[in-house]
Amino acid sequence: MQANIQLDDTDARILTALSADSRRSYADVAAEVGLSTAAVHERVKKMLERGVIERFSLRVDPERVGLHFTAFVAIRNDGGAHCRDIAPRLRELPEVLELHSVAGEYDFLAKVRTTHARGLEDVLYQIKAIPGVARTTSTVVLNTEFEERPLRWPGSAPAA
Amino acid sequence: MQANIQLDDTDARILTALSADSRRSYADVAAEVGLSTAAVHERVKKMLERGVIERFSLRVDPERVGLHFTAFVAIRNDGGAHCRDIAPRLRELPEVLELHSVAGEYDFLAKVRTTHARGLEDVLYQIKAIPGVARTTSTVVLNTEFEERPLRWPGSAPAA
DNA sequence: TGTGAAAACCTACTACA
DNA sequence: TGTAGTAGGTTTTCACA
Repeated sequence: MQANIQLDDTDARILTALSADSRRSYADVAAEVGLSTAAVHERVKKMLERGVIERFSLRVDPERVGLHFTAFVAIRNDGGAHCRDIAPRLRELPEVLELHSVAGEYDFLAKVRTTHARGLEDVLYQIKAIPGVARTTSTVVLNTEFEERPLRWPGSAPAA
Repeated sequence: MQANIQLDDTDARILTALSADSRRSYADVAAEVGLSTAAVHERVKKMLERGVIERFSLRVDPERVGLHFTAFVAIRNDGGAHCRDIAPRLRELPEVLELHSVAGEYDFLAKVRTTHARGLEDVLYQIKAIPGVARTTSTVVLNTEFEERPLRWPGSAPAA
């Protein structure tokens, strides 16, 4: 809930550089942003402490590990006492990669990935078995055009 | 379109380790998976070559950089000649973080992030100005429960 | 916040099973 | 694919501006 109060242009450039390749050496990044290695190190450390950088990660191609099927599942709850418990239960399902509570006709929107269409059926059975889940509607993804883009925010530089 | 034919359990454990912290040293990962540093290096190199690992990246907390508003925008095209050109145009908008072509009532589903609700209005104007876009429906995210989980696939180990 | 310098550590390669 | 060895690069921590 904190804004980018203490993120200057240099921080933004470091984030841009490391978003594209987080294993780049700080020496290399330092040369690009015009700072010493130690200074880049210090800034990264502070961004980790402040939670701006959540973690260093890597992007795996879902197709190459056999996850050929993607769907968005909208979930409606029944308005009963179990509503608060639905999200934790959905977190237990590894196929649910992403979960948002949303406004509108449905209460949650989940991104689900499985090896094939048949796998979604299994996941839907599990979701429907969660107490408080009233109904679901699935939207099948035909093709993912792009995903997990490096973030851009007011004040951040476009990726080179 | 290639499956996980050549991904064994050791590869999976290396991916799990580096998903949680991609700047961990290969020496450290090697100790964890019970291999030499050089062997881990070789395996990572091959996974990069095969495209299993797309890139080393980092996860920035959207809230901490001022992106307080998220919505999913469903987009319908008009069935005309411009339909093929819509995705590239959407890619030009930095607020569109993710784009999927989908089956059903709408043709695309986009994840959009802006600093505040007002920002979505601007993005919607830009989307509606794209030739071939017939209409949009937005679903406002109230809270992101979780996102960008490390992938799990049949044969991969659960994160420790 | 920044810098340069230095010790500890890691990477990335080669030779070889 | 794997291991060990190693030269050269990188990280991380200083004292200090």
